[in-house]
Amino acid sequence: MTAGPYRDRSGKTLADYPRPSVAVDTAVLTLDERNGLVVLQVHRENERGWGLPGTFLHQGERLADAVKRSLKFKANVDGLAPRQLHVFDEPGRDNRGWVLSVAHVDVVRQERLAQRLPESTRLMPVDSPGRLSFDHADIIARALGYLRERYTRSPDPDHLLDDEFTIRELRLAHEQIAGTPLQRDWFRRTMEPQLIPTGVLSSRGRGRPAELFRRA
Amino acid sequence: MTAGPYRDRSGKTLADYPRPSVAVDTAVLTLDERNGLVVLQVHRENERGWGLPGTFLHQGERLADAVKRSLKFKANVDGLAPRQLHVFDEPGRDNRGWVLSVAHVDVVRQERLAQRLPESTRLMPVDSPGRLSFDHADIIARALGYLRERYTRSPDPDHLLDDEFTIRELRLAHEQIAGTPLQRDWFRRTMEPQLIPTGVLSSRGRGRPAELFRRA
DNA sequence: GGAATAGTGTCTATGAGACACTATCGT
DNA sequence: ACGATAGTGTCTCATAGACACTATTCC
Repeated sequence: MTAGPYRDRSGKTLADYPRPSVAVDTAVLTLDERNGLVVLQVHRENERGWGLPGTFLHQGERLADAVKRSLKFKANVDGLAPRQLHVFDEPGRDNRGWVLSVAHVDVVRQERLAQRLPESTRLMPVDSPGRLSFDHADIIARALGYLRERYTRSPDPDHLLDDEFTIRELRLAHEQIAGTPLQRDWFRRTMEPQLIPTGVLSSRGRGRPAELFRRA
Repeated sequence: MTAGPYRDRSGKTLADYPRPSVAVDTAVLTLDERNGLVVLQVHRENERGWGLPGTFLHQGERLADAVKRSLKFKANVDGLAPRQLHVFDEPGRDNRGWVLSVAHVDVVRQERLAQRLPESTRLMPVDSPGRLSFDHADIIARALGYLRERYTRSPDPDHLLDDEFTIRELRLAHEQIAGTPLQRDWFRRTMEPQLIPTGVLSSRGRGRPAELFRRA
């Protein structure tokens, strides 16, 4: 198949070049009843305290697969759609050696995190994620930007809510993500064309019952 | 300083993990009188035809520095501000082995590319960049998206024009980047608040002389 | 004068914010 | 009746597109 190893113009093969370790780190975001938008953290055993879940890339593995593997292993989460955010490459960022980290983001319903280990994982509000390395705070900020952009126009694209919901429930979820209150009437007018009415009324709250909708 | 190599919970050191080669590839965009928005390509010696300039990461090197080094070496360009676009990680994307590539984008005045080697480099229109690997076409598309976003609101942020220019010259440059004609009156009204009038008139064209402006 | 371009006035359509009103529940 | 929420009408303001008009140059 191949006529010996590839050599470049200086006669070096691929193996002659130094190679960094490559890791993935992921900000898994979800909505919490009490704390709003929260980020999954894991206790890193031989290291300092809490951090975002991550792993080293295995031989020939896709980055997205490494993300899925690390989350499956650490929080028993599947059905993920990790998305790249940024490569962190400061030479001194990891005291174990030369490690590049490809930061990712993913968004899941909190139920999907139910199987996680309660002692070695925690969910922290994105506003006050605790003491983390500079990298990880930056990853959370980028993840938040991504999520806010994603939720500006489309009704709950990541299915944080059930299949059916009232417009109020939808707006409260979007407000948690935006971090600011959203206008009630404008929000309805923007989202309603992207929703399918079910004709069924919900009386989960106090006032007039609201119609349940599905995503279009 | 360090108490032996780091070991994780399975007793492995960093060196026990497989490491991919890491490369950077860069879409350098510039404006050409005749061909509009063009992308710098280099002839890759032992490989197939033309591609975007790139290099392998050196030991402990920052990604941005590798980009600068590759462009300095291949096109004698400096004063760059490379920006990460995406990591390409398909296992079979490079027939030399397991190579991750971190795609970057940069935008420079064509004068900055004047010193490049005429036989081993070329400038191709972004619309018809020639035969490139799938990766590189994707990089160009992402670079274009980045540049268009950058040029929607701000007058020539990458200084593709001189310090002083007429609003017509500015608009023609923005049209090359947008790929569509921009409305003359609306463009002026959007950009003029971000410009400083010089009071000097230019009679470079045919019609009524236009005022020269600077960026605010 | 005519072509070409600069610079400006104004009308319209759209999206987003603001406010207010009616409607329908639980208590 | 009252508080609370749902759903809707309408006014305003900013932005963007469209069109048209005057102004000033070169030929």
